[in-house]
Amino acid sequence: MIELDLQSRTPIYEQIMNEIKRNILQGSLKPKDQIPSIRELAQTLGVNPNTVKKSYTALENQNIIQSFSTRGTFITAKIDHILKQTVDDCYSTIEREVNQLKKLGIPEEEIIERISR
Amino acid sequence: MIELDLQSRTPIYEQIMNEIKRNILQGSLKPKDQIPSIRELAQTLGVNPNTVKKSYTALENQNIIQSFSTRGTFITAKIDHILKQTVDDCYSTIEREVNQLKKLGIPEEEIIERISR
Amino acid sequence: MIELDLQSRTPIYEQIMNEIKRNILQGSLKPKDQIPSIRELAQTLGVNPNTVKKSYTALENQNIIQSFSTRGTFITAKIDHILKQTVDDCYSTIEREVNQLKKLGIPEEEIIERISR
Amino acid sequence: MIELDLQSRTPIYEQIMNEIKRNILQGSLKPKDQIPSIRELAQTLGVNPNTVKKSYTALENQNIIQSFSTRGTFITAKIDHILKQTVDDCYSTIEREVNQLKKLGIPEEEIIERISR
DNA sequence: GTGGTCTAGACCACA
DNA sequence: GTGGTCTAGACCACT
Repeated sequence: MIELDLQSRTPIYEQIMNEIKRNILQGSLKPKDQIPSIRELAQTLGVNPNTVKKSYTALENQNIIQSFSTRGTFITAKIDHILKQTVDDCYSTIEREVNQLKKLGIPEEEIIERISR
Repeated sequence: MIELDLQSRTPIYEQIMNEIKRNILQGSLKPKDQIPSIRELAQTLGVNPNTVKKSYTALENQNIIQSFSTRGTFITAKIDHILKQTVDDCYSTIEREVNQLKKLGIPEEEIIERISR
Repeated sequence: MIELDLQSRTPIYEQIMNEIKRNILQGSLKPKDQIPSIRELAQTLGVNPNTVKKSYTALENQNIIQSFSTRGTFITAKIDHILKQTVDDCYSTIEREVNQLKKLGIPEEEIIERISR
Repeated sequence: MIELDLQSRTPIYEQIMNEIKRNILQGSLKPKDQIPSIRELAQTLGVNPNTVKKSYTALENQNIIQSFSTRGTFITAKIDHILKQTVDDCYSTIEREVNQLKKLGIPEEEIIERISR
């Protein structure tokens, strides 16, 4: 469910965070669901446990997951909590790129039309 | 002609590359034009000559400029060459984001409609 | 595995590139193999890490190796890829020289015959 | 009659020397022929007069041309003088490349055959 | 003056 | 520890 791009400039721990958010948003992870332990996920991904730990800690700070020392780690956030933020991020990225295309002289209709495909 | 944001996460040498490409796209630099010498640009921008050199080397690898020892550095790329590169980059970023929005369950029409605004 | 000639006119970083290619061609380095870290190789060869870095960057641009931050650098190219490159280089050098010999009025048969020896 | 490759790693003054030798070898320059003045050739080639001067001085040291301050510069060398040296150079380059091809496992017949084309 | 190469040494984020 | 970036400063050949 989690795919990493080890070449990307985005740090792995951030990619893990994004992937978990994505899973929540797509409904494959729901509130109260348990997510893999740090060690387990680290092994699955072929990644250092410290990296996974960093992701989990950051997600916990964002109130998206919650760890209970003995029982494991669980999703807390509802989709809505994350959805708006993520969607807005997407739109603002798109807006930035569209603006650049406009600056390059490409007419708005052409942009819209190509995106539609 | 070249503006840097030393705070940005984008490496300085990449910003220089982008700024030179931008100048070409805007027509202020044309094929066969000479661009500032490494040392001169370094001094203008207040950065180390090695940093400028790195930009020039990378641009040369992209067939955008060409350096001649003891003679200087010149633009080779036509606007079209870079325009295509840049436009394609924009579209592929947009495509990526649009796909993510779709995955999040947002209907295509809604995406298109919001971009249109 | 890597030998340098510090007297040669060929820049050190290019010699390093050639030596790594040679190792791949000879089979002592294979795809997915990890090559020494920048610092390690620099120390082994008694050169500056920046010099090794330059080699690695150039090899990466040629799709021969691939660097992963914090993980190391790995071979990507198959022998065929480099073999073709190298062989083509050889033939084009030979072609150039043969053409010059022809221009000098030496008959083709004589050239071929002398090469055959 | 003189063609330069401003991108080549071979210094321009050396290229000029080689081109003049080539002209002699091909018969387009003969002993006692006058060659262009430094300034004239420099202008023709779009090159700094000092560069041409460097070539002429070196050629004079090799007894290939001779300058008379007021009258101009003339060819002195007979073809034979240069021919052997040049041809030998060509052959030794070819030999080096052929040897490398052999090392890469390419059978001698294949090399010969491809060169013949 | 130009670009090309190299060294020494530093800082960074990431793992 | 890794690679990535950057600075400072040096030397070189060539023009």
